[in-house]
Amino acid sequence: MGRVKLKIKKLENLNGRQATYAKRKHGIMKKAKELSILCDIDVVLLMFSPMGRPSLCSGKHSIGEVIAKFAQFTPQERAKRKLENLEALKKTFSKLDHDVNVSEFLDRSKPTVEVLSEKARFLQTQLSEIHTRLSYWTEVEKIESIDDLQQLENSVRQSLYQIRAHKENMLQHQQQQLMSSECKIQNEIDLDFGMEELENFSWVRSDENMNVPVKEEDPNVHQLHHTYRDLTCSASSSLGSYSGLFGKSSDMTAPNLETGSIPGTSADPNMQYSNLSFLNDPKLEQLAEWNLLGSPADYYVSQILEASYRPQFGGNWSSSETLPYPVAVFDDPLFTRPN
Amino acid sequence: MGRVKLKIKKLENLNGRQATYAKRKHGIMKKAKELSILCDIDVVLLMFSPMGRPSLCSGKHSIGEVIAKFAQFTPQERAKRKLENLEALKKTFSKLDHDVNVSEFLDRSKPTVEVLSEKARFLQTQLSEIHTRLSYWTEVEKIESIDDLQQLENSVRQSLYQIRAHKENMLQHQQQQLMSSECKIQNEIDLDFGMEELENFSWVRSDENMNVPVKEEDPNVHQLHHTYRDLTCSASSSLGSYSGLFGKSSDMTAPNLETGSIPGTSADPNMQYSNLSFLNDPKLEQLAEWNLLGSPADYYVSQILEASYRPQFGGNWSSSETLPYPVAVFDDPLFTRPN
DNA sequence: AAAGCTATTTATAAGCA
DNA sequence: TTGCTTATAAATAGCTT
Repeated sequence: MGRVKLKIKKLENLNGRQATYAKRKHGIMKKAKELSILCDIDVVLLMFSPMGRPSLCSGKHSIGEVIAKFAQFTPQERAKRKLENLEALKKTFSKLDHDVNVSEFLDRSKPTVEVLSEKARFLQTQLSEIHTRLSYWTEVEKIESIDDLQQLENSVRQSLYQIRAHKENMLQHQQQQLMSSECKIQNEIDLDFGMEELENFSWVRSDENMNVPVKEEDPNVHQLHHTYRDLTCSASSSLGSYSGLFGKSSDMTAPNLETGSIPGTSADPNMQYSNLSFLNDPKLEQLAEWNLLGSPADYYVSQILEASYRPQFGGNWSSSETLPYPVAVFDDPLFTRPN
Repeated sequence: MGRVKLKIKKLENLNGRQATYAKRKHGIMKKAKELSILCDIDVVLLMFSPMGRPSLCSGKHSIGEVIAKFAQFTPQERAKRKLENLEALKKTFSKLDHDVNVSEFLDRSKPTVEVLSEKARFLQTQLSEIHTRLSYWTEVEKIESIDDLQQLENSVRQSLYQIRAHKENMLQHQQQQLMSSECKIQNEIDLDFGMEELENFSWVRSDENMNVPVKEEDPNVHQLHHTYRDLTCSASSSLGSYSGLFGKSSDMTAPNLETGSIPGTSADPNMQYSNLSFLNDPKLEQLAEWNLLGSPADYYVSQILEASYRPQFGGNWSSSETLPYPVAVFDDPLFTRPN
């Protein structure tokens, strides 16, 4: 639906993806809600924007409940059978009484729980630490010790120098290359690559870790550039959302870094830390309340996934329609943009 | 879309619901897939037919991964608390004996290999990604794009400005407070200070949501401040590395949330920038190892979801279109009809 | 229930404000 | 940017088979 028929394949332009996402997200969420209401069923629609901002739409029951319900469908039969088989195996082995330490062998399949628990705990700790530390980059204003601020300042200044130095270095290097290239061109007439346009190229690192020169005008540049940025800075232009993630969350120990960007790398530096108004967002209080009221199912899912979602009564939707039940929507506009 | 405009409210006729469900399910699943592909994002769409038959559509990553990712947006703190309450919950459930299969529920409540594996894998992924991204901070020289360098520089410069601004601000504020306190001591006898003086106080929101002016010297300040911060920022992390990492700053009024140190804020100035070396922590290497040992996650769905989705290269969908990744679809025909 | 068939309503890709 | 508008593609309600 649209002026032209769209091919269903990845939109190579990030802006295009975002624009399309915005529109289609609206559409599909609406559909999900409608379906949920019309058919009186559970629906969960969870998606992440190209920038990593999550949106959730669930009707009738919370996502936790729904997921749990879905989980019930997946018979643990197999797990149970496995366990049963394990017991049988144990017996068999016991009877045969191999020289192998059977119990150990058998146990080895299970002890993983402990090991994994430990591992998971460790990983989680790591993540938490990193997140927490990084949060200082996005929320400088939270630092209340002047000493620490001073240190941070020094540190950042140092970094700045380093970056500058590296940049200068590279520029210089580039220049040299340029000159040598020109020399070559002069001397090797055959190679009319037009290297003199070198300065019009941006150097983009490919996945193969090779430097690939691309002309700025090349339509692929942006794609590559984005790819690169996704790999490294991870869409730094979304820092707003990044800092938003950190900030907003009252309940966010582990903000989604994955979609974040390098702290401090904001497209709009001025807005970087200014979107803290979320703290006064009434929605948060509501959320806090709800959180306290978590249902057993939520609870269960949370326990497993360390998850929690942010239920919310569906905005203009519910206001414009009479809903038989609240439609939970997680779609925080605060994540959208810094301004 | 249809002969008539349909009111979005529960269809009272079961057949109608089922018919509508069938049609709309198709539509929304298609949309979900399209969105996932077009925007190259994670999407999970889970729904239950009026008869209770589940359908799942997820793109790019498995539902487990996506849910886990979403879960990352939430504090583990709450999860922990919930875990503590789990025991009580168990009892409650046991007593009430809901129609829910309690034993299964309880079974699931204790971590299993599957769950933990999923979780661990996810966490590892998170850490790896973070590590990768952050490595560019610790290894500026690895950045080979001048553009990116420039942006980074700008960003860092901005951060520097902000840090300075914040510092100045704090210093100024501190000064003011100091002076005002002295003033106040002088005039302390009349308590009817004008409102204009209030700005000399720290406004701290109490639990009652009232603004309470408190002197900086007031021993209650810190407590109240903490309360405030807890209310708004919701201290989440319970990591104890804070004091250790910050070492010298003993009078930090930061609550748990601020646990951890500011990257780059090292006690040793020489280590400042490289202080980001927390990323080079040997522990991380361990993680890297684990990563290598991790089993392919793509077709694994944690026990959370009991893994009965069916990853498939979306039927005619994928045959007619070139998909960048498989679109997992769970749409079990076995559930179609009970009879 | 599962397929097709339109007449309609919706969703949305581009364009434009 | 951030939206509106509009022409067009899609989805689908009510039927029929």
